[in-house]
Amino acid sequence: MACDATVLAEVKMCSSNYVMAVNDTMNVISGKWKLPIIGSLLYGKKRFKELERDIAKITPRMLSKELKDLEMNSIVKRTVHNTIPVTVEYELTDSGRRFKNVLDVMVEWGLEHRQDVMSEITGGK
Amino acid sequence: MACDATVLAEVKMCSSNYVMAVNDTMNVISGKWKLPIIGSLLYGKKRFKELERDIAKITPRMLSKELKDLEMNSIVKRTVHNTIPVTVEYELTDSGRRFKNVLDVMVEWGLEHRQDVMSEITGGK
DNA sequence: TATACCAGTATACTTTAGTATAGTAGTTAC
DNA sequence: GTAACTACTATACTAAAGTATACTGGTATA
Repeated sequence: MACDATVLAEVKMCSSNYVMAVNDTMNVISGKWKLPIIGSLLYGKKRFKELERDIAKITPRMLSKELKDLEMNSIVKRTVHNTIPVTVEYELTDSGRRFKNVLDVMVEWGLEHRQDVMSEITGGK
Repeated sequence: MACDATVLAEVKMCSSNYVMAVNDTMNVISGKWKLPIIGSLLYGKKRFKELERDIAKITPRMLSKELKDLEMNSIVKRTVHNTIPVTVEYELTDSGRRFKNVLDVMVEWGLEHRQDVMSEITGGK
């Protein structure tokens, strides 16, 4: 089979490709604020100021920068409306919405892991 | 229902808890080298030098630091063997092995996302 | 005319993450 | 005795990420 993965099942057998694909995903969501932003946008379209209010302690500089990153990576779509004054709406792309699958298993693993660590400490067999 | 999540399904309904659990997961795997280390250990126990050889360009300083982090977070178990000279083995804990579920969906999403972006560029409908 | 909202940008700074390079203590092989 | 292996640690540095603070240009409201 070697390492010429073309099918998902095969990729998963191949260490280097596996790590590469995961790193791809990691790069897209790297940084302190990308997940909060995606999390917020999962609940629907938002405007810049709405996101700023939604996400505690984020500065407009970081919000602007992270939104640009997410837009470049086709996770978020930016739409400017010809209203007065202009309003700008951010929403998830298909890929962005599909990322919820990743978040779901992250939540699951996170919770299970916490339980694991807790039961180790309390000695609960 | 408010925000007093006790069941997974309920947590997923609650934005702030959702984000918190995901951040937990992110913190555990943050950094440039944790995923390569976990990826390598998914293929079985490894000694320090084996990991160092396995993971291209990692320095012993970073490997040591990241292994300590992973150990503290109960992702990796460190065992010292009374051989001469001493050998030290690193292996994944149950939690660590269960993390493969997360990696799997990351690989899946990463590949799908790449296809998405590609088909956008080439204009394939 | 002053204040406030929107969607950001600019500049300077601090903090964190990662790298480079060398060295430790113990053991074995030549 | 010197070179090499194991499992690291120490020191000093660079680079990347994030923060703080202020400001822009346009519009609307009191």
